[in-house]
Amino acid sequence: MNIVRVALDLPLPRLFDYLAPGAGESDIGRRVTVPFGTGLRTGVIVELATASDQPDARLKEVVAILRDMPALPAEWLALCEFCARYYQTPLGEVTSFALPPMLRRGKLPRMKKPPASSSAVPSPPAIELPRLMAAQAAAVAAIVGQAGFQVMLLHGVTGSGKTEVYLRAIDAVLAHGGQALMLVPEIALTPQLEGRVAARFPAAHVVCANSGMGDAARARGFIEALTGRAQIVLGTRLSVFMPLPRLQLIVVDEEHDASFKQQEGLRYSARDVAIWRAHQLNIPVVLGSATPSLETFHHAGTGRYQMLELPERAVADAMPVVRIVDTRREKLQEGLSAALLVGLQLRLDRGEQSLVFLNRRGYAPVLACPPCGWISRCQRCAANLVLHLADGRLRCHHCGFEARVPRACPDCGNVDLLPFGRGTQRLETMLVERFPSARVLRIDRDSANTPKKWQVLLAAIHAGEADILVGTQMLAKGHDFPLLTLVGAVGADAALFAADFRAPERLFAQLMQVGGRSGRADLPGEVLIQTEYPDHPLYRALVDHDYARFAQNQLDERRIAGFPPFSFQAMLRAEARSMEQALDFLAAARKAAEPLADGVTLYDPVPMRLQRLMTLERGQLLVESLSRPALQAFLAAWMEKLYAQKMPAGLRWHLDVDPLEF
DNA sequence: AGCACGCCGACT
DNA sequence: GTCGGCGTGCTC
Repeated sequence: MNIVRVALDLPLPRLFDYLAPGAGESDIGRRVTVPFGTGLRTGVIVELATASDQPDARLKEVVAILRDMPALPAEWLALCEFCARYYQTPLGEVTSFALPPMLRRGKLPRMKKPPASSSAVPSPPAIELPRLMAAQAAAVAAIVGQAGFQVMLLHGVTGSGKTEVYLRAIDAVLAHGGQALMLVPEIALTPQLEGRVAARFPAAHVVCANSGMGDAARARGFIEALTGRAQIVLGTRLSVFMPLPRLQLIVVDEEHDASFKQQEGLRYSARDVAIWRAHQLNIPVVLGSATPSLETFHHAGTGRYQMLELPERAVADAMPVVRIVDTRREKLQEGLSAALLVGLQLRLDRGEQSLVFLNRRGYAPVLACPPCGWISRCQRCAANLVLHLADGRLRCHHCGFEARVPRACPDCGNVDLLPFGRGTQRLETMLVERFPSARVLRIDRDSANTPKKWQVLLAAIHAGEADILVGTQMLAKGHDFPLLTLVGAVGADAALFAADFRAPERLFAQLMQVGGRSGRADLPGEVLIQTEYPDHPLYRALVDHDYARFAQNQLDERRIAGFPPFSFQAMLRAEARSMEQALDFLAAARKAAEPLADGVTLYDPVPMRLQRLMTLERGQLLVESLSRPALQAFLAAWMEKLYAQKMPAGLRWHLDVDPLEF
């Protein structure tokens, strides 16, 4: 009997068998339309079989095997199978996620005619290549000369020329007729890089992949990758699933960036999947960053990863001078120190740009009525409503709830409501009053909420049409601002003692990144960090531009605390109408786990930090092990048990392997 | 996840 | 007397 085993997009951890009289080996990896329940569905054939464990009478026949595009290669299926296993997600959900929506639905995009030149060997670039510094040349040589699997950490500050190293390595891959995959974080920056790659390889076929693209374009890119026509794939995390039959090199730029980890659905880390894929194909993978994740840095330290250092800025720019402003003794003016105000005035006088960095949007984080104690709270979440004075509204930054700013206290009628704390809008207002002649520009998710608005703001900054920028982390990533010579960081301390053990790592990366925006050869940059903890090792390391010292410091702390990378974690989360229900489920799950937990520690179920989101109460249960295989074996057995249980109505749960957020 | 079947309240 | 609420149960 000819039977195909099909992965269908269902939250069920098993395959479905169908009769397929005409099916052969060449149909493994093909999409197939099958009858399911009352309707039809499209899935992927992952195996052939001659017998099923289902009674024959239950087997239905496939409707159609879709042979209109090449079958997905075995490597691609193996990649999906790995993700299904590792992240404890049904295979059908993984294959479905890994396919562009159009192909998932069983359709095909209209393909464009390939340009005549595409089959030609990439011609030598017409543009003159920048000269490499010695360290860059050494890095390129190491990557190009690498035969077989190796993770390489390309460690270099902003401006040290990491991108040029990637491009040279990709060039070598193209010269050998291979394909290269380059992953970049999820930022508005992608088009810029696309431009640079396209300009560098005018004869090469470059395909982009990010979730913002149209259905047809995404499906086309996928097929071009699959057929081998695409030579370079450039995209965000989801492009790690592109089928690439001649893949020879993977680059993960800004590998520390949290956007490589998906926070819903298939909770995968594109960086980790990229490493697995490189191992599978026995090819090198390059992780680039100025502030590598501590996991990566640790492995580079032990020699498991190869460290490639770019110690200097390739362009002749000096590193910005970082200074700590001790605010303990000082009465701040609307949150700004005298030193920062003087610095701003100086840049104004010189016609240079400044940036005040505050990672909190809105006017004030909360509106309060001091006499009666009322504060603006979200009805649906365990969070405050943020005051947005610009449009007179209170907003929940978690669920999007909005309300008008009340004229008086809803509880006691008092009309003197007070905003507490400070956001970018408030800083902007203050700076406009304080520096009436300055052109102040605020850049955050409110002022740059569309790509168009963001482009307009960027253009204004580049044209020198702004003197003082006020912005959140949006401004920290990517772009160079040639006129910028001063960066002031405000309110950074909050992250210093946060509950999340990764908060310092993120803060360091963020401050390093935002500092990197300032300064050029002829206009040296300065970074002022306002803090009440001027002697904190994190800030001292920033002053010395000493990432390695900071990282070592953090790694020592984590080793003592038994945190990653010295342990491996998974988080079971549950949400329900009541916290009791959520915690009860987690407690039951823990009880079910105990007989399976060999070499694994299960902690107590606790409410999540944001306890309630969108009226759902949320709890979590942390699982930890010193051994990844032990954790994996445990999770597999545990999930089998949980999937078999029927859930109380209204309760939803998921597992997050290698969670980034706590 | 869908989508059925299956038993209890307010409407032509 | 019917339309429809969403509770549980299955999908090869």
